[in-house]
Amino acid sequence: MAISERKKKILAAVVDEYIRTAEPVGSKVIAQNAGLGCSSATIRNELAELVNMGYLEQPHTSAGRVPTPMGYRMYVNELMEKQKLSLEETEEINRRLNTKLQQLDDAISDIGRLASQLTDYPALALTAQSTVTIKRFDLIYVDANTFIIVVMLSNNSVKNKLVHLPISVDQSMVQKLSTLFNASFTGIDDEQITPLLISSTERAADDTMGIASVIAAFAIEVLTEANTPSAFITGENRLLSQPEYRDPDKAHRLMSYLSGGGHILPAADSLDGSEVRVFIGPENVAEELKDSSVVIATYDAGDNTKGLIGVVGPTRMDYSTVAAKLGFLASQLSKRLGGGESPPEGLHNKLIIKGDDTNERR
Amino acid sequence: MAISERKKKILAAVVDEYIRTAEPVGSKVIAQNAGLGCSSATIRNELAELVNMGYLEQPHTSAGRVPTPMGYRMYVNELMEKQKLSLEETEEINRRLNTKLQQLDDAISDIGRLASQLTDYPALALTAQSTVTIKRFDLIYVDANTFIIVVMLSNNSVKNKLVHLPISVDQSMVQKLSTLFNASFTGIDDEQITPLLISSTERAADDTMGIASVIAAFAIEVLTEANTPSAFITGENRLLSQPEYRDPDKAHRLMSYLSGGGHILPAADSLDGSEVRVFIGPENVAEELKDSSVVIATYDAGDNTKGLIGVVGPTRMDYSTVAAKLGFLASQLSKRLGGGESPPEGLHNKLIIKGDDTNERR
DNA sequence: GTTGGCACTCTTTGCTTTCGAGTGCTAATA
DNA sequence: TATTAGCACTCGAAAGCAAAGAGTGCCAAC
Repeated sequence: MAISERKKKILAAVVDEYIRTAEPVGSKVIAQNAGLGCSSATIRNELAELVNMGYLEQPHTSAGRVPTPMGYRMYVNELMEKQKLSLEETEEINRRLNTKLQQLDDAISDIGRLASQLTDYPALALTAQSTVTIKRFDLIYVDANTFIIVVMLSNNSVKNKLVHLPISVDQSMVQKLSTLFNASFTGIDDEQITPLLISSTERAADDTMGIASVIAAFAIEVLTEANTPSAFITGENRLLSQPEYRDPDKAHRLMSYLSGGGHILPAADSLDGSEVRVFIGPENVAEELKDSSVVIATYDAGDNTKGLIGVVGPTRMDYSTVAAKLGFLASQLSKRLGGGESPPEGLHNKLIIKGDDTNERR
Repeated sequence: MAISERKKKILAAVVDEYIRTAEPVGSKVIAQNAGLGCSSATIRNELAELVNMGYLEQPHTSAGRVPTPMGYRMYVNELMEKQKLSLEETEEINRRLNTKLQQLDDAISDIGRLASQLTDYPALALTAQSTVTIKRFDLIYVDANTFIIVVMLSNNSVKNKLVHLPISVDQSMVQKLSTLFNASFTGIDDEQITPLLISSTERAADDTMGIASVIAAFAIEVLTEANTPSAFITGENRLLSQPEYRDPDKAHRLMSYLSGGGHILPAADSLDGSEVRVFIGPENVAEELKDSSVVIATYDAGDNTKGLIGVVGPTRMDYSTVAAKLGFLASQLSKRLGGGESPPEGLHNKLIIKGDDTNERR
């Protein structure tokens, strides 16, 4: 059975109203607000059919209607008006992105925080699996017992480590190792760092003290970390302001799940399109999210790396606003991070700095 | 009026029981459990006096007794038996510290996470203001438009930044700047990096393109960040499992306050003694904490840097266990970070690595 | 197809009653 | 003098109940 235009309008009105008030919506308010010239009795007939069709449901026989996940799905796909952000809003986001990105290159946790603040829902930020390689290797000799490893990755982030040795190493050895590593450890991924490669490097450097293996271990660590999806959740506490999580047990369950980290990754395997995606209630694979909704947007962080930002909330989520904000945020991130060569806005009056003094955590 | 031995025992029994059950404690259970051979009527008389003295209170005329903050204070100061951690517990903590510290040098957020997991309360971790200076400066030439700044700090952490220039710089210039900065920007704090110093460095390097000021800006940024107290909160959601935060509004208020970050810093100005400190309910300066308790322990992170770990919970907190765990955790951290030269346990069979590939976030 | 009207349903709210845990007090006891 | 048994009393929590109200479903009329 096809859904008539009027039914669509009514359904949209129900969803809008329910999103606003969190109360089951009665026929009367729709008759008044939706502005289609018919009485509440007519609306009642239509509502009854919408219930039959599975778009709405009643908490109990004599209450207003509440959208089902299927109703929300219809709303998201066809009915909701695509929100346009106001100029102030886009400027606000850009302004805050500037201050963030100026300092941090891959500050995904800060991006999550921003998303959470913008939408007032808990937000998650994660990076997808990617194939980062080492672009450049440097060892800095500090003193006879100390040197610094500096590794520049293909995604232009730089990692370092201070190594303190219980033995003495002279500067020429450090120099030699630096050259050797730069020659044989660049452009490869972590799987290609084999014991064989390490031992041959050791031999080439006359390294009898296992220094090369320490450096190699760091290389593996850095590559593994850069290639491992990492997830952050921020603003879990915002859940508590939503009436559907007034039950502390329910809230606790979901929050524990969220702080657990990357469990949402199952949703991330389909990180392709750049549009905003919505997962409504039971559409989520994770059991804990079956009665919540997730909105995600992906961005291109350059060098084959995809990033994802998303927010979690009740199925009665303000999809329209959230989708608009996340979409804009993601597009801005793509523009700033993805292009690679194009300088981020707001910095062109100064030397361009692509900074990285921070590694994300797990 | 002095408090008799028996009153102390009774008070201790009330607090213990209340901590366990979260229910007002009646005279009967004390008579049975506390094991001092007297009847419930005697207990009742004593309880009435304890109420008069301010150690206990009654939610209503005909309910059991609940400790007042003053009662908890007495309990913490004199009555509670100092918990000794079991061997398994200390080993568990050490084991987890090993895996943390192996990877991260100043991973205060991970330490907070650990504290939260150990105690099952929200935890905060922060570093105090300290005076870190730059120990060493290196510039790595990457290509004509790119170089890396590597800064080693007096606390042995290393920070870096990739700088991408819209203009060409040749290797000798980078080299020259590196030497100059190493000579004049080390051993000073951020206040001493004056425009005068920058411009004189610029002149000395024949730098007409403002590269020196970019480098100096990074130096200031790094020093400022290293010297600024930073705070992390983890495990806020654990609040929700405590009955006193079943009211979502109350929980939300406290959690928002906590996620706000370093507001707890007022408590941190007294970072002196290394013992464990307890702030009970109204003893907290922050309004939002007036009916919660905070237990903190400080550790010495070396190079004049003090760190702090703490947990937040209801006044009905398991002070004994929490204090024991935090105290042990802090002492282990002091041992591992503070000594500076003494190698962390569990690594002595390998080359000693003092790693830092991560900067904490704000 | 639409609408007004009306009986019906089911939750919410407020009130009253009951129940029970725990107290405070008094008088008896060691 | 300190302790104890006993008992009346208090007060909150839980249960039961009635009234109110929102909203529906359906029917007859338009």
